[in-house]
Amino acid sequence: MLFQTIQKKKDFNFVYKKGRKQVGKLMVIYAVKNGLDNNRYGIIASKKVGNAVIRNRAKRRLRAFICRNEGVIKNGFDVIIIARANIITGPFKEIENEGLGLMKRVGL
RNA sequence: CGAGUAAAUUGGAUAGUCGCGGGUCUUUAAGGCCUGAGGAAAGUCGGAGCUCCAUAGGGCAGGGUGCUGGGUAACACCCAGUGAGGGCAACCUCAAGGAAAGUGCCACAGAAACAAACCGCCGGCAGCGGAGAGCCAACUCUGCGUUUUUUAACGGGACUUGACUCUCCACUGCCGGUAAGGGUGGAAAGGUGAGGUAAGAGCUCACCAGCGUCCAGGUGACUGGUCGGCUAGGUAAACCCCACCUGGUGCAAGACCAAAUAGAGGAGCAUUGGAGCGGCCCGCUCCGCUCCCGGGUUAGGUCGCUAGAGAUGUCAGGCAACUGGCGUCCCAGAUAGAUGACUAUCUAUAACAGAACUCCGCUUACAGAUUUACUCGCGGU
RNA sequence: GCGCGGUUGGCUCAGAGGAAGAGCACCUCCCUGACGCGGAGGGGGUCAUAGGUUCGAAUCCUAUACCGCGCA
Repeated sequence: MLFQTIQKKKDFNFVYKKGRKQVGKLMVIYAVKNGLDNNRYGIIASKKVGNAVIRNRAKRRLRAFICRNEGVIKNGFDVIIIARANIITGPFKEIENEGLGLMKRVGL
């Protein structure tokens, strides 16, 4: 993995409580400062998104989005990205545009 | 050519750049090479391997299966057949043992739902009524005969009334026969026809259906024939009977390593006890057990974890499912869970869908494309 | 991953082979100056879906869909 991931339920709950939230058409982003040098990411695709194939594909597209844009994003944050149902349809550039826009508004 | 039936295959491809899981190599944090989801990976419906509980034991209960023969590690699966139903046919579908072992249920309707008489039909007895006939008595009439007593007597005839007897008809009541017909119902006591009868009836006969005996064929389900007695309602996906099978637990099973901690507290029970043991009993093994109070863990690691009832080619056996021999090959192993992004070309830029211990089946989902065999119809030669 | 359970009116639930019920909610009328309470009456159901067994299925059997629970 090129980026670190959030795994503990405690950390997720901390981000949900303390983080800033932005809602888009394709995804929802939470972010909060974690006191570390690098970023940690959590990617979530719930059962509402679709079956296992669609959930896997959503997670892959979001991972690809993070890898391609890691240089642009500020360091020192815990970020959670939640996929929404229509992230599967549509070209990848839409994800990049909306993702970067939401990141800016969250404070990265 | 059209319509259809059965089966099989495929499930986007190629190239480039940047990335991801696993293995391996080189050298020291990077690079090279190889490899990386499915026919259903799904549902978790059936079975098995493997794990621990006893080396998984006995009996009862419970559960499962249910035409026959075979295949298989096993199955509720598969193959071949039998029977029943559907289709012109190719072919398809079927939980398809037993209702003459016992019990239950069959609402409403109907007389009656395991056994019948409501209407009807027939016979007998009794009563009442009507019609006809016979006979007797009485009354009336007489145009007939005889006598002479002649407005009569006797005889004959006719009519009316009454009693009795017989026959027939109708009604009522009682007793009995009847299962043909009516009506009810999903289902009503084998069906159709003929004879027969008081009326009817397997009462008798023929054919059909069903039951049983015997014979023949088949391993068998069963089929064909023969003879017999003429009859047995349905429901077992109701209890049940019969035959066969069946211990529980599930990789969060289980094993090892590391780390941490505190039980030296209180109460109760105890060998005729408690635990393993899960419905019960037996049997086996172990010796403390239960509750309260207090403490620890909740992001530990490794193995199990992929070479297997494996794939593929060929030969042999078998109708087939399948089995055996020989050769070749190694084909995911993650642990929040690996396949994505971009570009180009082909056609209309694809369906259902993502391994989590493994395997065999079943079931369910599935755009499009291709192939094989067969059936029916039309046309041509 | 493995093992279980459920689906009946708008809601919560009974009914376990003879065809659909209760409470709350809803509607109408009475009561009240009005609202509430109270009283009387009423409407509303492909019993999750599809097949099968049966004369007859919400009920029995099979499959499917959806919802939920437990196990380190």
